[in-house]
Amino acid sequence: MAETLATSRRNRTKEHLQLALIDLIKEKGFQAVTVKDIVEHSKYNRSTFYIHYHDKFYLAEDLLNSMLKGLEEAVAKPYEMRKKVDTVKLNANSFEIITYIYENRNFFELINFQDTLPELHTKFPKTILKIYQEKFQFKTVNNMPVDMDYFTRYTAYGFYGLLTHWINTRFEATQEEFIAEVIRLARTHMEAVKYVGDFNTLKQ
Amino acid sequence: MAETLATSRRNRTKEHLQLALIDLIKEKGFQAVTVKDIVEHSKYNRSTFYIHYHDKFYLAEDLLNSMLKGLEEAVAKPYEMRKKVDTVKLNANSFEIITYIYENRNFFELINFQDTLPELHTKFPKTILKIYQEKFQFKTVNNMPVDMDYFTRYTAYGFYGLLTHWINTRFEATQEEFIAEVIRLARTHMEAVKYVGDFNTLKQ
DNA sequence: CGCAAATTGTCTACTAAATAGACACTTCAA
DNA sequence: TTGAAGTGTCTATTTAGTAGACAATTTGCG
Repeated sequence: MAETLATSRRNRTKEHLQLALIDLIKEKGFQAVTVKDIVEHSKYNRSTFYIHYHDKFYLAEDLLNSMLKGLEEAVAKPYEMRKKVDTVKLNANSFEIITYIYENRNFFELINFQDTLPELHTKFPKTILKIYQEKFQFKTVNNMPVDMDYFTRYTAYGFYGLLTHWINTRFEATQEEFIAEVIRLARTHMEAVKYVGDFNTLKQ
Repeated sequence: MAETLATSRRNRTKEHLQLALIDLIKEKGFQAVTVKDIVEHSKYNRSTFYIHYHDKFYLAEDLLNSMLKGLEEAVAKPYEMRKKVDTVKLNANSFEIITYIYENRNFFELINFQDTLPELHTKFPKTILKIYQEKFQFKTVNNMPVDMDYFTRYTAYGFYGLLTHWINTRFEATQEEFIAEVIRLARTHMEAVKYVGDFNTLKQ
């Protein structure tokens, strides 16, 4: 599983091409970026580009996939999101996603742009959802008044909304502030769900 | 004068090593950065480092020199700073320095740090002064009440003060706002000098 | 303090990544 | 409509980057 010498050298070059693409999208939009631009910006030979990628779309795909893969991997182990508010296992450590996005903000800022990486605007939220579904385990309880699948989707896209806002405001809030805000919203949400559940139980 | 293929390829590698150094200084301070850190961060072999630089100090020197050289070159042709306020040739186009610094803010942010690039804190202001002395021609007039050499130094370091503040506030003001502010201050300064000159002339 | 671990600087031999350049083809303004 | 710019593919060449070993230093832990 150890990265061979060969691939590490190749990967380095690929990364530089990817970085060039990011810069150029911000500068002139994905549409207008040419392979020539990319190699001039990254100071490689045009031939070198074609050794690694068939065209700019393959480069774009590789870039997007590796960033979203990184995002998933940043959240290694599953967390428990218990229903009971006072024992909720939500804390700053639960948000490696946020740290990852912040550390790679040069990339994630691309969502600010219209003419940007193909599929970024669809695959990014889908990945957030996937993470929520696979890594966050919301504990169901007997009087849970909502469908768990819907609950997860709702929560994930809510979080996505907060994320895009954070990115769009150029990370005005610090990581800590943002995490605190997210936790506060999630807690409130769960609390509300719990109350509704209890209320329904009472009615019966 | 055309850059040979060989040197362009070498320069690319050198640039990547320099970028790694910048990141690492921000992360742990220049002092603590090792050659090993640099090559791990930039994903080169340690041997490769020594092909290009003798040690981290030579790398640091090369980085600093090339950035300051770039700064000087960004201000190609000399501008005239006429004395008469109403015809002063100061405008947004006169400030390629500012554009250059903004475009290379990743580097210039290093002045925020204590344990940073050796000589940065002395050579940067000296370069600003050099630019003022060589590229900006302040027209003397008969009743000029101040020594031109002192005037230039004063003006240059005044500008340096504004620059460091702009950098330290993480480029809070936009380029345009900052340039406008600098022009406003320079105009006021010159106006004051002119009034003092006129006043002295009257007294005689 | 005193030793082990980590880092440094220098070298050598190897190889594969990057290069130049040529080709036919497509795109797109002027 | 034409020519300038970009594309994708290929081949032969070079050289930048690599691994690994070495002795010398430096670091920092117990």
